[in-house]
Amino acid sequence: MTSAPQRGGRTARTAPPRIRLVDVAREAGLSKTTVSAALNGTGRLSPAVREKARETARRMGYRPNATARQLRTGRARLIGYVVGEFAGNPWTYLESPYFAQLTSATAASALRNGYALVMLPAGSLHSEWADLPLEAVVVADPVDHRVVDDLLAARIPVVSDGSVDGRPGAHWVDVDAEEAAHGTLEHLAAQGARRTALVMSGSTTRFHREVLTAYRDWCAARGCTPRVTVTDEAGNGPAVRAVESALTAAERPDALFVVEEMSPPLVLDAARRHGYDVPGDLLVVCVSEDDTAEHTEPPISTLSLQPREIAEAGIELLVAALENGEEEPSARLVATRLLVRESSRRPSRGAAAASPQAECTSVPPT
Amino acid sequence: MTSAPQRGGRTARTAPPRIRLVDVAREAGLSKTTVSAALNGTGRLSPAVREKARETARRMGYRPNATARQLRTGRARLIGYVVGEFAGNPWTYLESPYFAQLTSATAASALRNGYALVMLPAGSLHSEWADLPLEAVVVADPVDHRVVDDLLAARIPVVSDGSVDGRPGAHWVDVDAEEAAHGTLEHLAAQGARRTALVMSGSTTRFHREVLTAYRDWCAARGCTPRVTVTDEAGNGPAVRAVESALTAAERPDALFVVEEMSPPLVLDAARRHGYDVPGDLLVVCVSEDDTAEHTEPPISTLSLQPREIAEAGIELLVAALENGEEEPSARLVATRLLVRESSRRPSRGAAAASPQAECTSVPPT
DNA sequence: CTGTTAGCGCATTCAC
DNA sequence: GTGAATGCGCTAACAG
Repeated sequence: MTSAPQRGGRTARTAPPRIRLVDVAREAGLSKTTVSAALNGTGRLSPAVREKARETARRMGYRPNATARQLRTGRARLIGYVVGEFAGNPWTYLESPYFAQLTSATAASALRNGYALVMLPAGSLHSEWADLPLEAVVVADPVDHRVVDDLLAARIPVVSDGSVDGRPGAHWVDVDAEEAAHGTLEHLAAQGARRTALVMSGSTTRFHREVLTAYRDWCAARGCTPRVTVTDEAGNGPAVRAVESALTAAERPDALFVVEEMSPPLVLDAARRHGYDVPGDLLVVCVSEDDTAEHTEPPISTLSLQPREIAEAGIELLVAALENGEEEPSARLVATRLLVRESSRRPSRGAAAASPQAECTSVPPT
Repeated sequence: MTSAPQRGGRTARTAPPRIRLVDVAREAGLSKTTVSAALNGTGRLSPAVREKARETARRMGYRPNATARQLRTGRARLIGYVVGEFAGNPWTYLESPYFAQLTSATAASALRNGYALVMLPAGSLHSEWADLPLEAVVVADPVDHRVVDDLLAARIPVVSDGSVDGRPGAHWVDVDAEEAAHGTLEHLAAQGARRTALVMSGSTTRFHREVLTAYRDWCAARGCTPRVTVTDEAGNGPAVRAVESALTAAERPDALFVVEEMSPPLVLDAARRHGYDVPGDLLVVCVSEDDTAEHTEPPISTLSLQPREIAEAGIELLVAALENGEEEPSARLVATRLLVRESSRRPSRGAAAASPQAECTSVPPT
């Protein structure tokens, strides 16, 4: 005999044991097989029988046991989602619009493909949630790669960002950082900027590193001196101070490229406090997904990292790997999108400059 | 014979079949039972045998099958999380700091209790994700209650907000809206406000309704006329317009209580555009979890709805229901927290007014 | 067209 | 101290 966690569950007393397939079958005077086939729409059954089975199941309040079905079919249709933690606080990153959008889009894409997304804490190793039947895992922006390696060792398909390139079994999706930086700097230059300063997060993300390199190269190519301010910490507070520090440099910048998750209105406030007129004597572009940028006065140009595209591509890769048995790691580069608004448009020397509607321009792919 | 989804899964070709318990047992020259006991630390085994089993398992790269374990133990340790959608776009709410914090805190609390959180789309009925072995579901801010009813009909424990009160099996956690409104209005009055205007989301959340009622009552009790502006739509754009509309009323308000998810800096910007000095001739308090409020000039007072506390309480209730077999729905009221900053402090008529550190005051419980 | 049967992989009682 | 047998609930071969 088995100890069978007293059928149906939790409470020993009140809870009526959960209806099983066999109960329905007995009640309907049919066999398990028939009822199963009727409910799943498989097999060739007479309409009458099928209806009888369905009706009985409905009447008895039958709900199939998901776990048993999973065991039988060998598929759990569960995808894990790991997002970095900050200051020991799991999922703090969710509060940034970028990660919020990445997360919701990942969940939505997964669901569209028939998978559910499970939220997992970064920092912990795979072994800590090893009793979840995950078929694959999305690791957003891995700070250290032990999680990824741990997962790969367990032969669980992983999709992450470009930093996992080269690891067998690791798929990745990333944005084209160099193109993004180049496009933005060109845009600012075209609008008359001659002293574009870069305000950067101190984090070691691949994206940030690549933007920094691209900026330096760009400056070198044009023979201008790089002006870089790096924040010492994450958060709006340090970011504001970094912006202020950039704005009070000996040689005042005439454009600001903010590559840091910070609230766009705060950039504008800082500029005002230091006597800048935007876009009169300071052009501004922020890397941000925050829609407040549209509602400031003037509206702020942003460079979108396209989290929704990234999410979608990531899930696509994973699903392909899962369902077509792809073993080869695949990779995808997503183009960023520069949304040009008033903050980075040279004040019109003439009438209303460009088309009044055109508030948005894409960085063309290479 | 059975079709047993060709053991180990995905690829027919390359993928080596996954190692099972029985494989380890055979390899180690032991029985399944012994290996199982060794790995789970149960039973009384000789250290030598235990170590041998463990070593073999490690060497062979054995990973227990989570689904089989779930079926056997009858527990999946999975909690669903449903968050409202906006404009047909699932999880858009995640972008608000309130929901971002609620979500991350829910996931964290669940994990701390040994459960993983599964992201579910609102709008869809339970039947659409019925193949997930969910033990319970958190329904954040349900717009329509069909999801909740559907879940309850399936006898799945649910925790939600106060609007589900009275439904058998539905637990709830909510914030004390009336106390919050009262406390804030009193605070503003104490700082000299005589014409406090309310800017409100048009959504039909219980919280919003209750704040509105409390505001009206408060006005009635003090014999002043209510000034309410309701936004027609969600989002920062409509919210800014609502604030502007409140600010340009015939009789200009001397305080603003913004009960709407909007970016605090935008409120300040709007006030400035309309010639207000904050806090000189306009005191401002926003209901918000957004930390940008601390970094404006002046910093903005906020009323926090304490999403982290709410999340924690919700998971606690669910876990209690799951593990102690609680059938009776439980409920919990969480106190809000008023963080008083410069935007709602009457400019000091004397030296630096209160203690310079005291930027935060709690609304005392009733 | 329907019912009988055999596992999916694991944990667990019960004899040895 | 160890191993053989049993069943969690379901699906899919197979035989009737």
